Amino acid sequence: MQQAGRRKKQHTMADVARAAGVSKSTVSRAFTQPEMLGTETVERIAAIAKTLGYVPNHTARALSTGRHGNLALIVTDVANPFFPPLIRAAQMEADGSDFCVFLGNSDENPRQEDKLVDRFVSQVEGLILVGSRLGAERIQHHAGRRPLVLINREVTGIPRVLIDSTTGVRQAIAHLAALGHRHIVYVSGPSSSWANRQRRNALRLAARQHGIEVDVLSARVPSYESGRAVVAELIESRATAAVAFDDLIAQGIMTGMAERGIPIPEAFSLVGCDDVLGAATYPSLTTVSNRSDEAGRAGVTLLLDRLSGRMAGDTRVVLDTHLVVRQTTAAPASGQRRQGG
Amino acid sequence: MQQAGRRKKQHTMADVARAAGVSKSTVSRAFTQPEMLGTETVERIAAIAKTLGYVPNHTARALSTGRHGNLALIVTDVANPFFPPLIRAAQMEADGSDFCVFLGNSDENPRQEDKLVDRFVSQVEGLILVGSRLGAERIQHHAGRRPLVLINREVTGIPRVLIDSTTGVRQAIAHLAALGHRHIVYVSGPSSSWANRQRRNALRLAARQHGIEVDVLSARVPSYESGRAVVAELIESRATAAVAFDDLIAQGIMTGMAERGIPIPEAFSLVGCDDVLGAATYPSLTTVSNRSDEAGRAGVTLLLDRLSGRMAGDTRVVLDTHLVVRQTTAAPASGQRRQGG
DNA sequence: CTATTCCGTGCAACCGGTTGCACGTCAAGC
DNA sequence: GCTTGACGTGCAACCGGTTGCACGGAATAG
Repeated sequence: MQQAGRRKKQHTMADVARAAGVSKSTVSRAFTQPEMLGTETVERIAAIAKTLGYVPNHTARALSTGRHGNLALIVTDVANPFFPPLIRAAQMEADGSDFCVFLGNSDENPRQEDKLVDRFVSQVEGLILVGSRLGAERIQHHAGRRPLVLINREVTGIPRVLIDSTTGVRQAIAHLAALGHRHIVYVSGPSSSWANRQRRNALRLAARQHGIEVDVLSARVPSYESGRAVVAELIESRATAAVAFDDLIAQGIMTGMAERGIPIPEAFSLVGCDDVLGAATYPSLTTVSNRSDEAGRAGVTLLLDRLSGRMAGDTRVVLDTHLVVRQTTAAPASGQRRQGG
Repeated sequence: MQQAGRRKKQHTMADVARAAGVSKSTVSRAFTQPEMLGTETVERIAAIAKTLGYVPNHTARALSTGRHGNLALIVTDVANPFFPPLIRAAQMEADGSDFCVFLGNSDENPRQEDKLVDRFVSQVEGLILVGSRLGAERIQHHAGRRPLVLINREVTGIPRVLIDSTTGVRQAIAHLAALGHRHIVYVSGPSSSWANRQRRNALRLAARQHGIEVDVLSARVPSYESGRAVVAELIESRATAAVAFDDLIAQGIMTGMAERGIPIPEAFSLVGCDDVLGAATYPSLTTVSNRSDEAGRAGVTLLLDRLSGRMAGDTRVVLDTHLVVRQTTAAPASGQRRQGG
């Protein structure tokens, strides 16, 4: 019946108990509440467990305590460079509290996301949803089953971590204004994205305050290709600078400009968002930091606090952002701009 | 706080059984072996379970069957762009078989990797180690506890998936040779990396066959910065082209060259490895594909096959690679000056 | 019409820990 | 010397499913 037989012979608590001449309970307590037992008993059991190579069974423990020491992290797209730092930070933070993390990739698909939650929910103590595409009522529902934390998604009553691009975008506009730009373009990302709405609004507001004219162009999806595709329109707009929804789009724009012989930043200034490329473009990209790693860390902390009952109610952590000035912004060419050939 | 209070009230099999007027066993079988029950019984139970919002408890099931439906994926660095596609593919492949994946990030640290394995091992059916930094004996040891699959790591007797850069590197050399290069540099990655050794050796061999002289420079770590840092030496070498251990290094080199006003590919040709940047550099990078997504998929498949007893012994899956020619390679400048048309 | 299968279902014993409660012992308190 | 309490340990009932086996009734065979 059981194949590959010899591998499975893990020792159980009963084995240790027998070998030590005590009961299961004592062995159990030797591991979980040693202060409750006689010192030498604990030591003896520990020694025997070690020789036997006994390791407590996580699953059994989880079943009786309801505490798995696991949490689920569900993201929309692992391959989007925004996420890896977040995932990494979350994983390490969890690890520091002896938690294991389940990773789910919803592929931007709400149904898939729902399915993942269902699959995970019974083996984790809590969930973190990053940029969830789920409707508010589904999120509420899931939150009713397990402690739930959101990152970059706003649902009242659910603890959440928000990366506030507003501050960074405002700085970007101030920066462009100071350089002398009067007409810029916002290259927008997915309309269903909370971050996109936030950035667009912040940008419009700040631009108005600085007396800068704003056009909005839409890159259908946040990718290098769509950034490159939007360049023609960008040039047509006769703006002198652009702020892109994210760095990927910005990178595409850089290529598109380079292909047309339009030098950045001399003839056109460009600001990205998210700072996922580090300085790894040439010229290096001026961008708004995203602090996604901190968001990941904060998400885990929030969840863990929640689990230990240290925190209740409607927590809302906001991480502000700031502009990282690198080399893609400069004063606009005086009066005229080059025509693409 | 009604919501918080009611949270743990997950329905159990007993609830469903009571509501349906049957026994637990019947409910259990309705989910796991429906063909054993009357059709209308199954339907009725399914309907009731649905209204109640019942979801089987994964942990309890795992305890009695010994089958958790989980697997662990341990990588050295989530943030390295090589991994996300692999992780994504693995996750989706696992998902197709109703498996959940634990993600571990060892941060290039063998001790951390060991620790992760220990933490995961009792709650997964099998493990996948990608580019493991563990010694062979540790790997053997872990493989003795649970089915284990390696990706890009060679340990005899352990099933493994290897991305064979040899084919792609050979094509790269042939390509450079055809363009007329006679002296190139290999910019090496981490010396403990299996992939690095493989690439270096393949390159040397192929170069010899084409009568090309090879220097080796070392970028300490595979990153943009270390690529940029190696440029000075690169120029000093007076080689006309370079093959970098990975795309990140190559990207750094591009920047370093650009900063010195050396145009690529006119004055210097460059080939990356891994194809993690897509075409997202300017000029777009000629590189050796890595197929990391396929490796992830293959790893999961291998493990799952293993678990179902469909496969035994010393499996070794090799994925070959190929050169993707883009825009960073051209004929070397003749003498000191560029050659027109 | 009785004997024999077969089928659908229930019973109860697991899986491997945890934990409330009870019990026995030994020492301090009166 | 007897009571009391603290302390160390064992008993047994969970946690929420799975599964071998038994059982009753209907269908089929004789």
